[in-house]
Amino acid sequence: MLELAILGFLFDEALHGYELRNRVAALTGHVRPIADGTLYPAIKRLERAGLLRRDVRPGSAAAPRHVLTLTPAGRAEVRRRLREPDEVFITDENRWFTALAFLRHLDSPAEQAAVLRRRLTFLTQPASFFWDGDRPLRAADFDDPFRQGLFTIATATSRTEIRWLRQTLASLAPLIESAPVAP
Amino acid sequence: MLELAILGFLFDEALHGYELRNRVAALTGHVRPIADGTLYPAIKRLERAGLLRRDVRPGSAAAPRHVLTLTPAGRAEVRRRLREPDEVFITDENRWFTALAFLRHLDSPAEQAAVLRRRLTFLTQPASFFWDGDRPLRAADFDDPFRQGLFTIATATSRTEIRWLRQTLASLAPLIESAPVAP
DNA sequence: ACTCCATACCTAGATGTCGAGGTATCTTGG
DNA sequence: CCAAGATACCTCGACATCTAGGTATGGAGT
Repeated sequence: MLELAILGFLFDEALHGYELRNRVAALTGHVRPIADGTLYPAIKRLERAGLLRRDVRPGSAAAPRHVLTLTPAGRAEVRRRLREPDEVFITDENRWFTALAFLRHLDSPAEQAAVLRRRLTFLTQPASFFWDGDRPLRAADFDDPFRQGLFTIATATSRTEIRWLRQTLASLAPLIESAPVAP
Repeated sequence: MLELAILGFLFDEALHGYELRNRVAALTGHVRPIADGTLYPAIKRLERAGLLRRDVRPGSAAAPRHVLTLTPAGRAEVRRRLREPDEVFITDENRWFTALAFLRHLDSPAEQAAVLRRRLTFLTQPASFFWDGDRPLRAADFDDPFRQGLFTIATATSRTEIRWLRQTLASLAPLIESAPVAP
């Protein structure tokens, strides 16, 4: 998730680590803050993997900055990760949101639509939490008010997102030439 | 998060590991599946910490079952973790949902309300993602449709939850005797 | 000169999780 | 009688993350 955020931000423009740190914090920091000790090793991993290049420049305000630029391999990797996200990026809201934040980096509307459809399929598919066997649950089926809330919130958010996904897929449809990507 | 789920389920009744595995899967499995290699070591950790006791019984269907029972220390620990959740349990939706699923185990409405208030404070406090300095953002402020969606969904879910939190806090209020827990 | 602070990057140890295996028990069907 | 499959628990190595530190630079205030 962090790696995708790093790559996603760098796809737009070269940034130094500290600026990257602030961008990541602005995107997901209020939900789950990222420690320095997580970010900088992640940058090194991506550098070792050849996905980004580092140029040391004198710091404008203080210590020298390491400006990070995506390599061609890095740009390809961003697109690959967005095009074929692991299942947990579809199901886990935190990861899904990160993917969504950078989905515009996929240049084909067909590919973007394919990813949205995966999320839509996941959300519309019966999940154990919302079903008792074949029977759909209702908030009143829970005796405890907190589980009722859990259920109410989860249902409402799910509905909102499904609506948005359907709308967005409809607006993407005319942009897709010829045959769609996947059945 | 996993530990809280384990302790939370065992608070109601003794369960063997395999059944626990299914309960956890039903609660959060569709979002983020838990591997066996994560669950069983977690059980061992909690056992070593003296929070639960293990009784081996002949399996009703197959291999012998290890029935897990919370110790008094374990019951106290559940309440402690629910009463004083780490900040990430308030901010991260996945963790918050697990906390909420077991919040009824706090026996005092005042304590329950205090936790709900922490979540409400977090949700109503200006987060970098929703604000540009002092100015609240709108979906139209984002040029890219996917970020617009991100924003729309996040705003809608946040509003739904805030409404529920306010309602539930109001319904808890008359149950709270004398002075509230914390300022 | 001096200290303080924000900037900017880093390391080391501990820990939780995952993936990919493995083992043992009991039931069911051929 | 034997194989297959579900049940039930486990280990091990790899890896990402967190905590808790550390180091160095430059500017602002005293």
